[in-house]
Amino acid sequence: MHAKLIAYISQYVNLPLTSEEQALIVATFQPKKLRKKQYFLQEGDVCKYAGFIVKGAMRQYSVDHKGVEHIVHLFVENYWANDRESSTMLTPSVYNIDAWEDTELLIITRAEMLDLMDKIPAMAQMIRLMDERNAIVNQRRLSSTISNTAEKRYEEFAAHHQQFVQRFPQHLIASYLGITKETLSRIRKQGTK
Amino acid sequence: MHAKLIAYISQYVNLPLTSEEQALIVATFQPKKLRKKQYFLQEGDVCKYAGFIVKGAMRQYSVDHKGVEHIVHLFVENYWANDRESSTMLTPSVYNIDAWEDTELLIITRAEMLDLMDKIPAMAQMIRLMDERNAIVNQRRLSSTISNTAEKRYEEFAAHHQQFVQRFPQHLIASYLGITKETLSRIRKQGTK
DNA sequence: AAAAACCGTTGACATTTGTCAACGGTTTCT
DNA sequence: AGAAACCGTTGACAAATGTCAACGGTTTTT
Repeated sequence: MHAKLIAYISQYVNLPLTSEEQALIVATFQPKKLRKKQYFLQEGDVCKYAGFIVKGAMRQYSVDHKGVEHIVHLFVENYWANDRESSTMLTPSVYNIDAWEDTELLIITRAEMLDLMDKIPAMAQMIRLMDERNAIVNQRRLSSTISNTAEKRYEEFAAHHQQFVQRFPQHLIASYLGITKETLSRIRKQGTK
Repeated sequence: MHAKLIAYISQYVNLPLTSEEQALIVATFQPKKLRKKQYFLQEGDVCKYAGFIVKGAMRQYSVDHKGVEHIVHLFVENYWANDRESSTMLTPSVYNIDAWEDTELLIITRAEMLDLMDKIPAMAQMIRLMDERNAIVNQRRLSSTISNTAEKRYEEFAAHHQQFVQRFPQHLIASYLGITKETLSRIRKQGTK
């Protein structure tokens, strides 16, 4: 089960992992299974774990005062589920994270992660690279959200996130894009003409 | 001129800077002055420098196919102007960064920064903390953009970024929020009633 | 001092997007 | 097998936001 994580790290970094390092990683990350709809993080709780998704699909969302869900992230295999603000500031999260499909995770606390980064150079490097890539992706998404129409945003999203379109229902994609499911349905209808 | 940068770093980090480290920082960061409207980065160029703003105000924006500018970031004193995607991937930037007021910067290349992070632990720590804080801020902004109406977004923005509201004209604030200047004007009018 | 550029506002109108209700076809649960 | 929940679509209408043109008051440039 940890093989996918090892592969993920190795592919991210040019430094190879020694077998001691691999053993330490295996010992630190705890396997966890979530059934569909089960919470990984619930609004109001502090996010204690980051989870590497070995198999499955998850979503992160807030719920507004009307009870409407707003999807802020979608995750599939090889993604990390985590509320950074909550886990680094130790504040109650405003988000929920739950399993959209039955999901297998490898979880780790922040303290454990800091420890691993200390002991395993490749891990520290991976985190740095991940953060960097993440910052770039967020910048692009933000830029697209304020600059483009809903239609253009969907086109871009579909082009770059084919697997999400196939894997999550449309109303989640719509919410992720900041529009309603009805609007997305109409956009798609137009687009095919 | 470098005093503000030293103070900025010290305030960010608990490790104090030795005088050798301070000297190295002073020797590495180059002062640069920009007149109002002058470019710091132009679309199509690779972003070679990150700039710490000692005095002044800047903006980062893209220009769409109709020639409309979309503000993605506003900067004032103690902010860093930089296109991360371009400077880390060495790709041509899709953004422009220019001075909104006459501005004094301390600039540094990516290579120099990596070198400083290597030699000065406090610098490495500061960058890590900055990245972390940055990721959180971006997450919040994204979340607000997809979840809230324009009115709510403006209220939140005004509450948390008073100095921007005072310093930049409304049409830039509007663009930053992803709306037109006319819409912002009407929102503000309503809000005061 | 004159001209030009910039800025915020307003009105009239067009476009986009949201809301609400209903439907039929799934899939899931019992 | 039957009931319930889920999902995407559609229509009618409402609300939010954009577009375009114009204005007067600034500030900046010449």
